[in-house]
Amino acid sequence: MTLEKLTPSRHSPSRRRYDDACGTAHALDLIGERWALLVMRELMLGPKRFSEIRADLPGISANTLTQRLEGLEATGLVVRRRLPPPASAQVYELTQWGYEAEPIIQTMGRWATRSPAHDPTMPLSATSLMMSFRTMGDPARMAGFCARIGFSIGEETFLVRISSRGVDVERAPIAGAEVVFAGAATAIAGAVYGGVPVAELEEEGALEVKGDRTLAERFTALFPLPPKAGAHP
Amino acid sequence: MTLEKLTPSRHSPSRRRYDDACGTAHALDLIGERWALLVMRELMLGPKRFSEIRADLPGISANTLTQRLEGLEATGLVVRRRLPPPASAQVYELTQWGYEAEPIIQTMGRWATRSPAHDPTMPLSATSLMMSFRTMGDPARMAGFCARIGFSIGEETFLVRISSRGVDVERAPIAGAEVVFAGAATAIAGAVYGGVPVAELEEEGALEVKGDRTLAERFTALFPLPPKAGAHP
DNA sequence: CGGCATCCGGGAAGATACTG
DNA sequence: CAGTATCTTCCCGGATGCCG
Repeated sequence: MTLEKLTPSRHSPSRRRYDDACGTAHALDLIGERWALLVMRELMLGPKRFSEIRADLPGISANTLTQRLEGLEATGLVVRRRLPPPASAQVYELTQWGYEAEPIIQTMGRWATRSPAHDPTMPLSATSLMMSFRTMGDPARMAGFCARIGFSIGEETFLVRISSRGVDVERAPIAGAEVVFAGAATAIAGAVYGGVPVAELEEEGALEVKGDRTLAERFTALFPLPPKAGAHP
Repeated sequence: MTLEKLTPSRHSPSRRRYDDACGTAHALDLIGERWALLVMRELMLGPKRFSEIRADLPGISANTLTQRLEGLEATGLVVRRRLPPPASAQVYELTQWGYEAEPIIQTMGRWATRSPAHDPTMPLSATSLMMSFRTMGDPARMAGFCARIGFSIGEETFLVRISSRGVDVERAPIAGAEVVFAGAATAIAGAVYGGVPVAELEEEGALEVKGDRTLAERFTALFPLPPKAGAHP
């Protein structure tokens, strides 16, 4: 058997690409692999470390995360950076072009909330919750609403500013916020998307609201979910 | 060995889902499998038969296409319909909710054209070319432009109407078009996106333009590609 | 011919354990 | 903490064959 199978070791003549000039197909070549888009989602609010990403992506294996980060770095969507000496840790950060993928994440997220199978009680990362505020805010309900809302989730804090210009979200200290939600992302999602009364969550100890309680109630009503899709041809 | 491996037949305790309440993750559960979104793209301009889809998706296997169509049907994005007796063929059609996925396809397509690796000379289906007109039309350049452009690609014809309300595309007879492009989708893409002069394509026999030639030239200039992304952090 | 069932090979994803 | 090594599972793609 001198004739070994040469083809299999052919290092991927076309590493499973769609050979298609269509932009959508090319996008799938770039970010269509499993987990890729969710890794990018986790970086949308700023750089993160390997283990932070991993912790916020329940179910991804270290192995797969390594591969995705390598791939995204190779295509120019992510850069690996080393923090200055005091905390010389390595972080991953989106490039300019990487950040420009946010509309993809938003469009997909908005569309999927119409799914009858969507279950908003599942685990949720702090980043996805914050991103959802950018995506799901209803302009009509936000008209005339102007507030600074703080969120304290685990070790992180986020500041959400709502104004006539829309929703602005950043990972930042919550100083100056008129009201602060403190608790797990899932609990906050329950109040905003699940229709669970804030008071009830507080009784359960799942959520703590500090500051203007009325403002908190009004905030939770700004993000209506669209009607579920039926099987209409 | 009475102990057979029971786990493999375990009908997917969690058939590789992201257990994540985030809408984006759920969207990936619905349409994140390989080929799924491209199958939907091919149906965006109306119902198609199995073999039409297959022919327009170079590289998909019959097996995989069957699986994707079954999956999309199960989730309520596609319905299978039988045409009335004269041509009693089976076709696949998007549901209302399926059609609502078009912004996802557009957003991804627009984003990916910034990729340095994007190669617009690859094969392209007629549907993706038509969809790209909806996506890539530049409002500034279309201002005051009003025309009906016909396309004859293989067996199919498409009618594109450009007006102050934007770009409208449908699979329809080309009667009433002021100008008609006849040729392969790749050739037309060369004229519109590749900057190849129409006259040159005609000399090669790759394209035929019938009607208002000046209008044809103006049309090809309506769809500018965005600048390529650099690796800017 | 259109669509589906089945088998097979390769490779991606997942789980676990281990190392600098 | 930040990954690597290894093994298993299972998805994808190709080929073939059945059946309407």
